[in-house]
Amino acid sequence: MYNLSDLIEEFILNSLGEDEMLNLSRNDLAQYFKCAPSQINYVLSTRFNIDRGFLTESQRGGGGYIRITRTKIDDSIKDYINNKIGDKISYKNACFVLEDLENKGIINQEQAEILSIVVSPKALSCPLMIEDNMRSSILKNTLIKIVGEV
Amino acid sequence: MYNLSDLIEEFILNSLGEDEMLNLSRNDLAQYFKCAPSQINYVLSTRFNIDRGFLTESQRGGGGYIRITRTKIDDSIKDYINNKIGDKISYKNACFVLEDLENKGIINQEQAEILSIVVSPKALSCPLMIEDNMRSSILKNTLIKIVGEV
DNA sequence: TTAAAATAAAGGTCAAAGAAAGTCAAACAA
DNA sequence: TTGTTTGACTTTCTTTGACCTTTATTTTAA
Repeated sequence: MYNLSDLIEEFILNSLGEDEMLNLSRNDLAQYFKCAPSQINYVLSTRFNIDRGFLTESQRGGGGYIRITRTKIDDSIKDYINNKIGDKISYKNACFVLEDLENKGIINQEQAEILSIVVSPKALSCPLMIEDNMRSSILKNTLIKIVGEV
Repeated sequence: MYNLSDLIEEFILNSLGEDEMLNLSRNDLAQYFKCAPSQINYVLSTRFNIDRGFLTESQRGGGGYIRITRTKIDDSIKDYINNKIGDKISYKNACFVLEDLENKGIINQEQAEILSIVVSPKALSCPLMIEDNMRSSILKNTLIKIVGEV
């Protein structure tokens, strides 16, 4: 009927409730569900990933934890960003995209400004071979994260 | 959920307040937290180190003490930034540096936040070989431009 | 009286043990 | 074939304790 991962997902969603953020212990959860700790990671990576609107952070060692944070990112905006920025993007085009996003009110002026500095050839200063790829990766990841921030 | 080191860190930060310097006794602190004295050293070296903007000195023997000082920016901000960020920097240290710069009022919270996302391993997603170099380059160049020093 | 010696009072170091979480691939189930 | 479950192994961070070094204070002997 229901598989374990679905149950764990439901449990986590319930614990989260309307909250923005939830801290939990991987081992405790695993014990509660009598499963391997790595099962929790499986649930996190398949159900609480960025595509599903969640962000997870963690800390190892004594007092370690796993933190799940809700992000709200509009699918259409995400698609828009992904479409505008391919696997590679030149500095010029990157600036256009940033300007566009700013005009549309998706990011603010300060964000646009910093990001345009970040993706400038000088700041990147990496092998030309991969410069456009790096720019794309940095831009996409950062944009999606800051736009999703609540 | 909380570990001892975090509590001790918080306690020290509280004692420090807005001050620039704080003297404390390692043994007393250890007694207060019912922990091994060397735990205090652990907290100092992981939380009150140069990367995080602190300096610790000490004196042994009778009347010994540990002194924690917030580091100051003596000459130029640019030098400070360049010194803190070598040719390479790990993600963690990068975050510490950003936090320090924010604490010192050199950059604002939004700038610190965006930059910490920008230099995350995921956003950079480049060959491990050069990740720390790229991070350093992006950080230094961007920060220096933001700060606007020649 | 005073210089050396002994003792006490700090703090330092380092490695081992402990406490989490992460990874990855193999087995399994639908 | 795709998605789940499990477990062995790894990595990271924290805690503890045994032993070391430095400095200040006290005691002792010339």
